[in-house]
Amino acid sequence: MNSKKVRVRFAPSPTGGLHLGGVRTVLFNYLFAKHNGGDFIVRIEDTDQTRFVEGAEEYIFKCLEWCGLQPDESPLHGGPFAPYRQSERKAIYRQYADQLISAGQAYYAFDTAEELDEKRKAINNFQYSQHTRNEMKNSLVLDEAATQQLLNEGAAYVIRIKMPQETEVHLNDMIRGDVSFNTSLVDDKVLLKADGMPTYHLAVVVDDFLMQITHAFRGEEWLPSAPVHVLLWQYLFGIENMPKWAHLPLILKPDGNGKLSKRDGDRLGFPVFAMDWKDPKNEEVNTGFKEKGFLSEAFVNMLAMLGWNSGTEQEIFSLNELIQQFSIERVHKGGAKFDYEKAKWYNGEWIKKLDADSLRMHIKNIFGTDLGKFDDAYIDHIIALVKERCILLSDFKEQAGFFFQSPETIDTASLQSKWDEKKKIFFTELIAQFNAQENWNTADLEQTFKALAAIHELKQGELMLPFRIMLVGGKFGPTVFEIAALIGKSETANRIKHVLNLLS
RNA sequence: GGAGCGUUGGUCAAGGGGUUAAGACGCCUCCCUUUCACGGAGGAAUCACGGGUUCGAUUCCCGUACGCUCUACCA
Repeated sequence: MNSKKVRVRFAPSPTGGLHLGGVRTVLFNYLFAKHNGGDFIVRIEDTDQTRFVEGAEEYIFKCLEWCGLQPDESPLHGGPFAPYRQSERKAIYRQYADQLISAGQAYYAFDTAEELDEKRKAINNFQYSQHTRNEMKNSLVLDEAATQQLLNEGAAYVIRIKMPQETEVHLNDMIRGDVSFNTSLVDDKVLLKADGMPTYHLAVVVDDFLMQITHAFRGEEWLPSAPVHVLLWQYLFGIENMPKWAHLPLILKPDGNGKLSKRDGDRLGFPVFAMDWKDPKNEEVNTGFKEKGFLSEAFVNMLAMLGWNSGTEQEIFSLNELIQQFSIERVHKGGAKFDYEKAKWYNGEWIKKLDADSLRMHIKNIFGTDLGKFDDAYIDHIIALVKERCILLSDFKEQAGFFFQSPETIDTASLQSKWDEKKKIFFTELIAQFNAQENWNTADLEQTFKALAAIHELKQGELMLPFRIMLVGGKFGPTVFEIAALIGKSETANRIKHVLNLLS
Protein backbone atom coordinates (compact mmCIF):
# COMPACT_ATOMS: atom_id res chain seq x y z
CA MET A 1 0.00 0.00 0.00
CA ASN A 2 1.67 3.20 -1.04
CA SER A 3 0.65 6.46 0.51
CA LYS A 4 1.29 8.65 -2.49
CA LYS A 5 -1.11 11.49 -2.95
CA VAL A 6 -3.91 10.53 -5.29
CA ARG A 7 -3.55 12.15 -8.70
CA VAL A 8 -5.97 11.55 -11.54
CA ARG A 9 -6.26 13.07 -14.97
CA PHE A 10 -8.85 13.72 -17.60
CA ALA A 11 -7.23 13.67 -21.00
CA PRO A 12 -9.50 14.91 -23.76
CA SER A 13 -8.63 15.53 -27.37
CA PRO A 14 -9.66 18.97 -28.54
CA THR A 15 -11.65 17.64 -31.46
CA GLY A 16 -15.15 18.91 -30.75
CA GLY A 17 -17.86 19.31 -28.16
CA LEU A 18 -17.74 17.68 -24.75
CA HIS A 19 -20.49 15.11 -24.62
CA LEU A 20 -22.20 13.22 -21.82
CA GLY A 21 -19.67 10.41 -21.75
CA GLY A 22 -16.80 12.83 -21.54
CA VAL A 23 -18.30 14.81 -18.70
CA ARG A 24 -19.08 11.61 -16.84
CA THR A 25 -15.46 10.53 -17.16
CA VAL A 26 -14.39 13.91 -15.78
CA LEU A 27 -16.89 13.57 -12.99
CA PHE A 28 -15.72 10.15 -11.85
CA ASN A 29 -12.13 11.31 -12.02
CA TYR A 30 -12.98 14.37 -10.01
CA LEU A 31 -15.10 12.55 -7.43
CA PHE A 32 -12.46 9.91 -6.91
CA ALA A 33 -9.72 12.50 -6.52
CA LYS A 34 -11.64 14.71 -4.13
CA HIS A 35 -13.00 11.81 -2.13
CA ASN A 36 -9.41 10.81 -1.51
CA GLY A 37 -8.08 14.31 -1.01
CA GLY A 38 -6.19 14.16 -4.28
CA ASP A 39 -5.56 16.29 -7.33
CA PHE A 40 -7.48 16.45 -10.55
CA ILE A 41 -5.41 17.19 -13.61
CA VAL A 42 -6.54 18.00 -17.13
CA ARG A 43 -4.13 17.14 -19.90
CA ILE A 44 -4.89 18.01 -23.48
CA GLU A 45 -4.13 15.16 -25.86
CA ASP A 46 -3.65 17.00 -29.11
CA THR A 47 -1.13 14.77 -30.82
CA ASP A 48 -3.27 14.42 -33.91
CA GLN A 49 -2.85 17.68 -35.74
CA THR A 50 -5.28 16.65 -38.45
CA ARG A 51 -8.16 16.42 -36.01
CA PHE A 52 -7.45 19.57 -34.08
CA VAL A 53 -10.46 21.85 -33.85
CA GLU A 54 -10.15 25.53 -33.12
CA GLY A 55 -11.82 26.57 -29.87
CA ALA A 56 -12.41 23.06 -28.60
CA GLU A 57 -9.96 23.28 -25.74
CA GLU A 58 -11.34 26.57 -24.50
CA TYR A 59 -14.82 25.10 -24.75
CA ILE A 60 -13.86 22.08 -22.65
CA PHE A 61 -12.67 24.29 -19.83
CA LYS A 62 -15.85 26.33 -19.98
CA CYS A 63 -17.87 23.16 -19.59
CA LEU A 64 -15.80 22.07 -16.62
CA GLU A 65 -16.29 25.45 -15.05
CA TRP A 66 -20.03 25.31 -15.58
CA CYS A 67 -20.16 21.90 -13.95
CA GLY A 68 -18.07 23.07 -11.03
CA LEU A 69 -15.35 20.53 -11.75
CA GLN A 70 -12.29 22.70 -11.55
CA PRO A 71 -8.90 21.17 -12.32
CA ASP A 72 -6.03 21.58 -9.92
CA GLU A 73 -3.59 21.51 -12.81
CA SER A 74 -4.12 22.07 -16.52
CA PRO A 75 -2.80 24.15 -19.40
CA LEU A 76 -5.20 26.84 -18.23
CA HIS A 77 -4.57 26.58 -14.51
CA GLY A 78 -0.88 25.78 -14.68
CA GLY A 79 0.93 23.40 -12.38
CA PRO A 80 4.29 21.85 -11.57
CA PHE A 81 4.19 19.36 -14.44
CA ALA A 82 3.62 21.82 -17.28
CA PRO A 83 3.22 21.82 -20.15
CA TYR A 84 -0.10 20.01 -20.03
CA ARG A 85 -0.59 19.98 -23.77
CA GLN A 86 0.95 16.98 -25.47
CA SER A 87 1.76 18.94 -28.61
CA GLU A 88 4.03 21.07 -26.45
CA ARG A 89 5.68 17.98 -25.01
CA LYS A 90 6.61 16.51 -28.37
CA ALA A 91 10.33 16.45 -27.62
CA ILE A 92 9.82 14.39 -24.48
CA TYR A 93 8.41 11.27 -26.07
CA ARG A 94 11.16 10.57 -28.58
CA GLN A 95 13.71 9.40 -26.03
CA TYR A 96 11.34 6.78 -24.67
CA ALA A 97 10.68 5.45 -28.14
CA ASP A 98 14.43 5.31 -28.69
CA GLN A 99 14.91 3.53 -25.41
CA LEU A 100 12.42 0.89 -26.48
CA ILE A 101 14.25 0.41 -29.76
CA SER A 102 17.60 -0.03 -28.04
CA ALA A 103 16.06 -2.60 -25.77
CA GLY A 104 14.60 -4.46 -28.74
CA GLN A 105 11.07 -3.78 -27.55
CA ALA A 106 10.17 -1.61 -30.50
CA TYR A 107 11.29 -1.22 -34.10
CA TYR A 108 11.33 1.11 -37.07
CA ALA A 109 8.70 0.48 -39.74
CA PHE A 110 9.12 2.07 -43.17
CA ASP A 111 5.89 0.93 -44.78
CA THR A 112 4.03 3.72 -46.49
CA ALA A 113 0.36 4.39 -45.96
CA GLU A 114 -0.29 3.14 -49.49
CA GLU A 115 1.55 -0.11 -48.87
CA LEU A 116 -0.46 -0.69 -45.73
CA ASP A 117 -3.70 0.08 -47.52
CA GLU A 118 -2.85 -2.39 -50.20
CA LYS A 119 -2.02 -5.02 -47.66
CA ARG A 120 -5.31 -4.49 -45.89
CA LYS A 121 -7.15 -4.72 -49.14
CA ALA A 122 -5.40 -7.90 -50.15
CA ILE A 123 -5.64 -9.66 -46.81
CA ASN A 124 -8.85 -9.75 -44.86
CA ASN A 125 -8.45 -8.40 -41.36
CA PHE A 126 -4.80 -7.69 -41.88
CA GLN A 127 -2.95 -6.75 -38.73
CA TYR A 128 0.58 -5.52 -38.40
CA SER A 129 1.67 -8.08 -35.85
CA GLN A 130 4.19 -10.73 -34.96
CA HIS A 131 2.54 -12.97 -37.55
CA THR A 132 2.96 -10.55 -40.41
CA ARG A 133 5.75 -8.20 -39.52
CA ASN A 134 8.44 -10.14 -41.31
CA GLU A 135 6.61 -9.65 -44.58
CA MET A 136 6.83 -5.93 -44.06
CA LYS A 137 9.49 -3.29 -44.46
CA ASN A 138 10.96 -2.70 -41.05
CA SER A 139 14.12 -2.87 -39.00
CA LEU A 140 13.29 -6.41 -37.98
CA VAL A 141 13.67 -7.77 -41.51
CA LEU A 142 16.14 -5.22 -42.87
CA ASP A 143 19.71 -5.63 -41.71
CA GLU A 144 21.27 -2.97 -39.62
CA ALA A 145 23.08 -1.30 -42.48
CA ALA A 146 19.98 -1.10 -44.63
CA THR A 147 17.98 0.32 -41.76
CA GLN A 148 20.64 2.85 -41.00
CA GLN A 149 20.78 3.86 -44.60
CA LEU A 150 17.06 4.47 -44.78
CA LEU A 151 17.22 6.54 -41.63
CA ASN A 152 20.11 8.54 -43.00
CA GLU A 153 18.24 9.16 -46.21
CA GLY A 154 15.45 10.61 -44.17
CA ALA A 155 12.95 7.97 -45.16
CA ALA A 156 9.61 8.29 -43.44
CA TYR A 157 9.13 5.79 -40.65
CA VAL A 158 7.10 5.04 -37.58
CA ILE A 159 8.12 3.23 -34.44
CA ARG A 160 6.06 0.20 -33.53
CA ILE A 161 5.97 -1.81 -30.36
CA LYS A 162 7.22 -5.36 -30.77
CA MET A 163 4.61 -7.47 -29.08
CA PRO A 164 6.14 -10.48 -27.33
CA GLN A 165 5.03 -14.03 -28.14
CA GLU A 166 2.56 -15.97 -26.07
CA THR A 167 2.72 -13.86 -22.97
CA GLU A 168 -0.22 -13.32 -20.67
CA VAL A 169 -0.62 -9.69 -19.77
CA HIS A 170 -2.76 -9.07 -16.71
CA LEU A 171 -4.52 -5.95 -15.74
CA ASN A 172 -6.21 -5.48 -12.41
CA ASP A 173 -9.03 -3.13 -13.20
CA MET A 174 -10.68 -1.36 -10.27
CA ILE A 175 -14.08 -1.99 -11.78
CA ARG A 176 -13.64 -5.25 -13.66
CA GLY A 177 -11.08 -7.11 -11.65
CA ASP A 178 -8.51 -9.23 -13.41
CA VAL A 179 -8.53 -8.91 -17.19
CA SER A 180 -5.98 -10.80 -19.23
CA PHE A 181 -4.72 -10.76 -22.79
CA ASN A 182 -2.53 -13.01 -24.85
CA THR A 183 0.14 -10.88 -26.48
CA SER A 184 0.20 -13.08 -29.57
CA LEU A 185 -3.20 -11.74 -30.41
CA VAL A 186 -2.34 -8.09 -30.02
CA ASP A 187 -0.94 -6.15 -32.95
CA ASP A 188 2.22 -4.06 -33.10
CA LYS A 189 0.76 -0.65 -32.42
CA VAL A 190 2.43 2.47 -33.70
CA LEU A 191 4.02 4.41 -30.85
CA LEU A 192 5.67 7.24 -32.67
CA LYS A 193 4.21 8.63 -35.87
CA ALA A 194 6.07 9.74 -38.97
CA ASP A 195 5.66 13.35 -37.95
CA GLY A 196 7.48 12.67 -34.72
CA MET A 197 4.38 12.91 -32.59
CA PRO A 198 3.60 10.05 -30.24
CA THR A 199 0.38 8.13 -30.60
CA TYR A 200 -1.98 7.95 -27.69
CA HIS A 201 -0.39 4.69 -26.57
CA LEU A 202 3.04 6.10 -25.95
CA ALA A 203 1.84 9.50 -24.79
CA VAL A 204 -0.50 8.29 -22.02
CA VAL A 205 2.08 6.07 -20.51
CA VAL A 206 4.87 8.61 -20.60
CA ASP A 207 2.72 11.45 -19.33
CA ASP A 208 0.98 9.43 -16.67
CA PHE A 209 4.41 8.55 -15.37
CA LEU A 210 5.87 12.02 -15.62
CA MET A 211 2.79 13.58 -14.06
CA GLN A 212 2.76 10.98 -11.31
CA ILE A 213 -0.76 9.83 -12.01
CA THR A 214 -1.89 7.24 -9.48
CA HIS A 215 -5.31 6.25 -10.84
CA ALA A 216 -6.36 6.29 -14.45
CA PHE A 217 -9.99 6.39 -15.52
CA ARG A 218 -11.08 6.10 -19.12
CA GLY A 219 -13.91 4.72 -21.20
CA GLU A 220 -14.36 1.02 -21.73
CA GLU A 221 -13.48 1.43 -25.38
CA TRP A 222 -9.83 1.51 -24.31
CA LEU A 223 -9.78 -1.92 -22.76
CA PRO A 224 -8.62 -3.77 -25.90
CA SER A 225 -5.49 -1.63 -26.13
CA ALA A 226 -4.71 -1.85 -22.43
CA PRO A 227 -2.13 -4.66 -22.85
CA VAL A 228 0.00 -2.29 -24.93
CA HIS A 229 -0.05 0.22 -22.12
CA VAL A 230 0.73 -2.37 -19.48
CA LEU A 231 3.70 -3.60 -21.49
CA LEU A 232 4.94 -0.08 -22.00
CA TRP A 233 4.80 0.51 -18.27
CA GLN A 234 6.72 -2.66 -17.71
CA TYR A 235 9.39 -1.71 -20.25
CA LEU A 236 9.74 1.96 -19.41
CA PHE A 237 8.89 2.72 -15.82
CA GLY A 238 8.25 -0.48 -13.95
CA ILE A 239 4.88 -2.14 -13.49
CA GLU A 240 4.89 -1.22 -9.80
CA ASN A 241 4.63 2.42 -10.78
CA MET A 242 1.69 1.94 -13.07
CA PRO A 243 -1.47 3.74 -12.05
CA LYS A 244 -4.47 1.66 -11.10
CA TRP A 245 -6.82 1.45 -14.04
CA ALA A 246 -10.56 1.80 -14.12
CA HIS A 247 -12.39 1.31 -17.39
CA LEU A 248 -15.72 3.05 -17.13
CA PRO A 249 -18.89 1.61 -18.66
CA LEU A 250 -20.25 3.37 -21.71
CA ILE A 251 -23.28 5.63 -21.89
CA LEU A 252 -25.58 4.09 -24.45
CA LYS A 253 -28.18 5.51 -26.80
CA PRO A 254 -31.76 5.37 -25.42
CA ASP A 255 -33.10 3.23 -28.20
CA GLY A 256 -31.30 0.18 -29.47
CA ASN A 257 -27.75 -0.37 -28.33
CA GLY A 258 -24.42 1.24 -28.86
CA LYS A 259 -22.54 4.25 -27.69
CA LEU A 260 -24.48 7.49 -27.41
CA SER A 261 -23.46 9.86 -30.17
CA LYS A 262 -24.16 13.43 -31.14
CA ARG A 263 -26.36 12.10 -33.90
CA ASP A 264 -28.67 10.40 -31.41
CA GLY A 265 -29.34 13.72 -29.74
CA ASP A 266 -30.33 15.35 -33.02
CA ARG A 267 -32.41 12.38 -33.97
CA LEU A 268 -34.25 12.02 -30.66
CA GLY A 269 -34.38 15.67 -29.71
CA PHE A 270 -32.22 16.04 -26.64
CA PRO A 271 -28.83 17.60 -25.96
CA VAL A 272 -25.70 15.49 -25.91
CA PHE A 273 -23.15 18.19 -25.20
CA ALA A 274 -22.75 19.94 -21.87
CA MET A 275 -22.94 23.38 -23.44
CA ASP A 276 -23.74 24.74 -26.88
CA TRP A 277 -21.08 23.67 -29.31
CA LYS A 278 -20.62 25.38 -32.63
CA ASP A 279 -18.54 23.42 -35.06
CA PRO A 280 -16.19 25.96 -36.67
CA LYS A 281 -15.97 23.85 -39.82
CA ASN A 282 -19.63 23.90 -40.78
CA GLU A 283 -21.07 26.45 -38.37
CA GLU A 284 -23.46 23.79 -37.16
CA VAL A 285 -24.66 24.36 -33.60
CA ASN A 286 -25.44 21.59 -31.16
CA THR A 287 -27.48 22.65 -28.16
CA GLY A 288 -26.06 21.95 -24.77
CA PHE A 289 -27.74 20.96 -21.54
CA LYS A 290 -26.97 24.37 -20.11
CA GLU A 291 -28.69 26.28 -22.88
CA LYS A 292 -31.57 23.84 -22.88
CA GLY A 293 -32.36 24.97 -19.35
CA PHE A 294 -30.52 22.52 -17.14
CA LEU A 295 -28.95 23.44 -13.85
CA SER A 296 -25.38 22.26 -13.61
CA GLU A 297 -26.26 20.67 -10.26
CA ALA A 298 -28.89 18.52 -11.94
CA PHE A 299 -26.68 17.72 -14.89
CA VAL A 300 -23.87 16.51 -12.67
CA ASN A 301 -26.25 14.65 -10.39
CA MET A 302 -27.88 12.85 -13.30
CA LEU A 303 -24.55 11.90 -14.81
CA ALA A 304 -23.26 10.52 -11.55
CA MET A 305 -26.23 8.18 -11.33
CA LEU A 306 -25.51 6.80 -14.78
CA GLY A 307 -23.27 3.91 -13.82
CA TRP A 308 -22.94 4.60 -10.12
CA ASN A 309 -25.22 4.63 -7.11
CA SER A 310 -24.74 5.00 -3.42
CA GLY A 311 -26.54 1.80 -2.50
CA THR A 312 -29.11 3.82 -0.59
CA GLU A 313 -32.37 5.23 -1.81
CA GLN A 314 -30.96 8.70 -2.11
CA GLU A 315 -31.03 10.00 -5.66
CA ILE A 316 -30.55 13.71 -5.30
CA PHE A 317 -26.95 14.56 -4.50
CA SER A 318 -25.06 17.81 -4.41
CA LEU A 319 -21.51 17.73 -5.69
CA ASN A 320 -20.24 17.69 -2.13
CA GLU A 321 -22.43 14.78 -1.22
CA LEU A 322 -21.20 12.94 -4.27
CA ILE A 323 -17.61 13.58 -3.25
CA GLN A 324 -18.30 12.21 0.20
CA GLN A 325 -20.11 9.11 -0.92
CA PHE A 326 -18.41 8.20 -4.17
CA SER A 327 -16.69 4.85 -4.31
CA ILE A 328 -15.27 3.16 -7.34
CA GLU A 329 -16.47 -0.23 -6.10
CA ARG A 330 -20.02 0.84 -6.70
CA VAL A 331 -19.50 1.68 -10.34
CA HIS A 332 -21.38 -0.64 -12.67
CA LYS A 333 -19.70 -2.85 -15.22
CA GLY A 334 -22.44 -2.68 -17.81
CA GLY A 335 -23.29 0.32 -19.94
CA ALA A 336 -26.29 2.49 -19.12
CA LYS A 337 -28.82 3.79 -21.59
CA PHE A 338 -29.34 7.50 -21.38
CA ASP A 339 -32.90 8.47 -20.45
CA TYR A 340 -33.79 12.07 -21.19
CA GLU A 341 -37.05 11.89 -19.20
CA LYS A 342 -35.14 10.96 -16.09
CA ALA A 343 -32.60 13.69 -16.79
CA LYS A 344 -35.42 16.22 -16.81
CA TRP A 345 -36.78 14.81 -13.60
CA TYR A 346 -33.46 15.51 -11.89
CA ASN A 347 -33.64 19.06 -13.12
CA GLY A 348 -37.15 19.54 -11.79
CA GLU A 349 -36.03 18.24 -8.42
CA TRP A 350 -33.09 20.62 -8.40
CA ILE A 351 -35.23 23.59 -9.32
CA LYS A 352 -37.33 22.82 -6.27
CA LYS A 353 -34.29 22.29 -4.09
CA LEU A 354 -32.06 25.16 -5.18
CA ASP A 355 -31.61 28.09 -2.80
CA ALA A 356 -33.50 31.32 -3.53
CA ASP A 357 -30.46 33.42 -4.40
CA SER A 358 -29.16 31.03 -7.02
CA LEU A 359 -32.55 30.47 -8.52
CA ARG A 360 -33.26 34.20 -8.71
CA MET A 361 -29.97 34.70 -10.50
CA HIS A 362 -30.93 32.13 -13.11
CA ILE A 363 -34.38 33.63 -13.54
CA LYS A 364 -32.93 37.10 -13.97
CA ASN A 365 -30.68 35.71 -16.68
CA ILE A 366 -33.63 34.22 -18.47
CA PHE A 367 -35.72 37.38 -18.46
CA GLY A 368 -32.84 39.78 -18.86
CA THR A 369 -33.64 43.47 -18.56
CA ASP A 370 -37.38 42.79 -18.41
CA LEU A 371 -37.03 42.31 -14.67
CA GLY A 372 -35.27 45.57 -14.00
CA LYS A 373 -38.26 47.25 -12.45
CA PHE A 374 -39.17 44.42 -10.07
CA ASP A 375 -37.57 44.00 -6.69
CA ASP A 376 -36.08 40.77 -5.42
CA ALA A 377 -38.85 40.12 -2.92
CA TYR A 378 -41.47 40.24 -5.66
CA ILE A 379 -39.37 38.00 -7.91
CA ASP A 380 -38.76 35.53 -5.11
CA HIS A 381 -42.44 35.39 -4.35
CA ILE A 382 -43.23 34.55 -7.93
CA ILE A 383 -40.49 31.96 -8.17
CA ALA A 384 -41.80 30.24 -5.09
CA LEU A 385 -45.26 30.23 -6.61
CA VAL A 386 -44.32 28.68 -9.95
CA LYS A 387 -41.12 26.75 -9.49
CA GLU A 388 -42.74 23.42 -8.89
CA ARG A 389 -44.34 23.50 -12.29
CA CYS A 390 -41.02 24.06 -14.04
CA ILE A 391 -38.84 21.23 -15.24
CA LEU A 392 -36.38 23.27 -17.25
CA LEU A 393 -35.24 26.79 -16.41
CA SER A 394 -36.70 27.86 -19.72
CA ASP A 395 -40.14 26.85 -18.46
CA PHE A 396 -40.11 29.93 -16.24
CA LYS A 397 -40.55 31.99 -19.37
CA GLU A 398 -44.05 30.65 -19.78
CA GLN A 399 -44.88 29.94 -16.17
CA ALA A 400 -43.79 33.28 -14.75
CA GLY A 401 -43.77 35.63 -17.73
CA PHE A 402 -47.29 36.92 -17.13
CA PHE A 403 -46.27 38.26 -13.74
CA PHE A 404 -43.89 40.65 -15.40
CA GLN A 405 -45.87 41.71 -18.44
CA SER A 406 -49.29 41.18 -20.00
CA PRO A 407 -49.60 37.90 -21.82
CA GLU A 408 -48.71 38.23 -25.48
CA THR A 409 -51.19 35.69 -26.71
CA ILE A 410 -54.64 34.97 -25.33
CA ASP A 411 -56.25 31.59 -25.73
CA THR A 412 -59.48 33.13 -27.02
CA ALA A 413 -60.58 29.84 -28.54
CA SER A 414 -61.06 28.30 -25.11
CA LEU A 415 -62.91 31.41 -24.06
CA GLN A 416 -65.28 31.89 -26.93
CA SER A 417 -67.08 28.55 -26.79
CA LYS A 418 -68.93 29.38 -23.58
CA TRP A 419 -68.84 33.12 -23.72
CA ASP A 420 -72.10 35.07 -23.51
CA GLU A 421 -73.55 38.45 -22.71
CA LYS A 422 -74.12 37.63 -19.04
CA LYS A 423 -70.48 36.95 -18.54
CA LYS A 424 -69.48 40.04 -20.35
CA ILE A 425 -71.61 42.10 -18.01
CA PHE A 426 -70.17 40.28 -15.03
CA PHE A 427 -66.58 41.07 -15.96
CA THR A 428 -67.39 44.65 -16.85
CA GLU A 429 -68.82 45.07 -13.41
CA LEU A 430 -65.95 43.17 -11.86
CA ILE A 431 -63.58 45.86 -13.08
CA ALA A 432 -65.63 48.47 -11.27
CA GLN A 433 -65.78 46.37 -8.12
CA PHE A 434 -62.05 45.80 -8.16
CA ASN A 435 -61.43 49.49 -8.65
CA ALA A 436 -63.34 50.12 -5.47
CA GLN A 437 -61.60 47.28 -3.67
CA GLU A 438 -59.87 48.49 -0.55
CA ASN A 439 -57.93 45.45 0.58
CA TRP A 440 -56.08 44.14 -2.41
CA ASN A 441 -55.24 40.64 -1.30
CA THR A 442 -56.02 37.11 -2.38
CA ALA A 443 -58.78 36.38 0.10
CA ASP A 444 -60.65 39.65 -0.32
CA LEU A 445 -60.41 39.47 -4.06
CA GLU A 446 -61.96 36.05 -4.05
CA GLN A 447 -64.67 37.33 -1.72
CA THR A 448 -65.56 40.13 -4.10
CA PHE A 449 -65.55 37.80 -7.05
CA LYS A 450 -67.80 35.30 -5.32
CA ALA A 451 -70.28 37.88 -4.16
CA LEU A 452 -70.60 39.42 -7.59
CA ALA A 453 -71.11 36.01 -9.17
CA ALA A 454 -73.95 35.35 -6.75
CA ILE A 455 -75.63 38.61 -7.62
CA HIS A 456 -75.49 37.73 -11.29
CA GLU A 457 -76.66 34.22 -10.58
CA LEU A 458 -73.60 32.78 -12.24
CA LYS A 459 -71.68 29.78 -11.02
CA GLN A 460 -68.23 30.71 -9.89
CA GLY A 461 -66.91 27.66 -11.69
CA GLU A 462 -67.79 28.93 -15.15
CA LEU A 463 -66.17 32.25 -14.45
CA MET A 464 -62.85 30.97 -13.17
CA LEU A 465 -61.50 29.81 -16.50
CA PRO A 466 -62.33 33.05 -18.36
CA PHE A 467 -60.78 35.02 -15.53
CA ARG A 468 -57.66 32.91 -15.66
CA ILE A 469 -57.29 33.26 -19.38
CA MET A 470 -57.71 37.02 -19.08
CA LEU A 471 -54.88 37.22 -16.57
CA VAL A 472 -52.38 34.66 -17.85
CA GLY A 473 -53.43 34.02 -21.45
CA GLY A 474 -54.01 30.29 -21.07
CA LYS A 475 -55.12 27.41 -18.91
CA PHE A 476 -52.19 27.23 -16.55
CA GLY A 477 -50.53 28.92 -13.63
CA PRO A 478 -51.12 29.29 -9.89
CA THR A 479 -54.37 30.33 -8.21
CA VAL A 480 -55.98 33.20 -10.12
CA PHE A 481 -56.71 35.38 -7.13
CA GLU A 482 -53.14 35.11 -6.06
CA ILE A 483 -52.05 36.24 -9.48
CA ALA A 484 -54.42 39.18 -9.40
CA ALA A 485 -53.20 40.12 -5.94
CA LEU A 486 -49.61 40.10 -7.14
CA ILE A 487 -49.91 41.94 -10.41
CA GLY A 488 -51.97 44.68 -8.80
CA LYS A 489 -55.19 46.54 -9.26
CA SER A 490 -54.62 48.46 -12.46
CA GLU A 491 -52.86 45.65 -14.25
CA THR A 492 -55.69 43.27 -13.37
CA ALA A 493 -58.27 45.71 -14.65
CA ASN A 494 -56.30 46.34 -17.81
CA ARG A 495 -56.04 42.68 -18.63
CA ILE A 496 -59.76 42.10 -18.15
CA LYS A 497 -60.54 45.12 -20.31
CA HIS A 498 -58.13 44.00 -22.99
CA VAL A 499 -59.75 40.59 -23.36
CA LEU A 500 -63.23 42.06 -23.19
CA ASN A 501 -62.31 44.22 -26.18
CA LEU A 502 -60.88 41.25 -27.95
CA LEU A 503 -64.11 39.37 -27.60
CA SER A 504 -66.42 42.10 -28.87
C1' G B 1 -13.24 -12.95 -38.75
C1' G B 2 -10.41 -12.11 -34.05
C1' A B 3 -9.88 -10.21 -29.08
C1' G B 4 -11.91 -8.05 -24.78
C1' C B 5 -16.02 -6.70 -21.98
C1' G B 6 -21.03 -7.03 -20.64
C1' U B 7 -26.41 -9.10 -19.77
C1' U B 8 -31.97 -7.97 -12.82
C1' G B 9 -38.94 -4.72 -15.31
C1' G B 10 -39.59 -0.01 -21.22
C1' U B 11 -35.21 2.87 -18.63
C1' C B 12 -31.77 3.87 -14.21
C1' A B 13 -31.01 0.24 -10.58
C1' A B 14 -30.78 -2.35 -4.99
C1' G B 15 -29.98 -7.13 -3.62
C1' G B 16 -27.21 -11.61 -3.53
C1' G B 17 -27.69 -19.34 -2.22
C1' G B 18 -33.77 -19.81 0.98
C1' U B 19 -36.72 -12.47 0.04
C1' U B 20 -43.73 -10.94 -1.13
C1' A B 21 -36.71 -9.44 -5.98
C1' A B 22 -36.01 -2.47 -2.85
C1' G B 23 -36.39 2.39 -4.74
C1' A B 24 -36.60 6.01 -8.88
C1' C B 25 -38.06 7.60 -14.04
C1' G B 26 -41.81 6.70 -17.52
C1' C B 27 -46.83 4.55 -18.13
C1' C B 28 -52.02 3.55 -16.14
C1' U B 29 -55.97 4.30 -12.11
C1' C B 30 -57.68 7.13 -8.06
C1' C B 31 -57.33 11.41 -4.43
C1' C B 32 -56.07 16.64 -3.89
C1' U B 33 -56.75 21.10 -7.09
C1' U B 34 -63.49 25.32 -9.92
C1' U B 35 -56.72 25.74 -14.56
C1' C B 36 -51.90 23.47 -15.22
C1' A B 37 -48.41 21.45 -12.24
C1' C B 38 -46.62 19.76 -7.30
C1' G B 39 -48.10 16.29 -3.82
C1' G B 40 -50.52 11.68 -1.96
C1' A B 41 -52.52 6.37 -2.58
C1' G B 42 -52.45 2.26 -5.77
C1' G B 43 -51.30 -1.09 -10.52
C1' A B 44 -48.06 -3.84 -13.79
C1' A B 45 -41.05 -7.63 -13.57
C1' U B 46 -39.31 -14.63 -11.33
C1' C B 47 -33.45 -11.71 -12.55
C1' A B 48 -31.00 -13.83 -21.33
C1' C B 49 -30.99 -19.30 -22.17
C1' G B 50 -29.03 -24.40 -21.18
C1' G B 51 -26.33 -27.42 -18.09
C1' G B 52 -24.01 -28.35 -13.52
C1' U B 53 -22.75 -27.67 -7.80
C1' U B 54 -26.47 -27.66 -3.85
C1' C B 55 -31.72 -29.90 0.27
C1' G B 56 -32.37 -25.21 -2.45
C1' A B 57 -29.60 -20.53 -7.63
C1' U B 58 -31.78 -14.83 -9.92
C1' U B 59 -27.33 -15.08 -6.71
C1' C B 60 -21.50 -19.92 -7.40
C1' C B 61 -19.20 -22.78 -11.86
C1' C B 62 -19.27 -24.11 -17.14
C1' G B 63 -21.24 -23.49 -21.73
C1' U B 64 -24.60 -21.05 -25.36
C1' A B 65 -27.04 -16.87 -27.20
C1' C B 66 -27.30 -11.91 -27.68
C1' G B 67 -25.22 -7.02 -27.31
C1' C B 68 -21.29 -3.66 -27.18
C1' U B 69 -16.22 -1.92 -27.73
C1' C B 70 -11.70 -2.37 -30.23
C1' U B 71 -9.29 -4.33 -34.44
C1' A B 72 -5.96 3.64 -38.01
C1' C B 73 0.75 6.82 -38.45
C1' C B 74 -7.77 8.81 -34.05
C1' A B 75 -8.14 9.41 -29.41
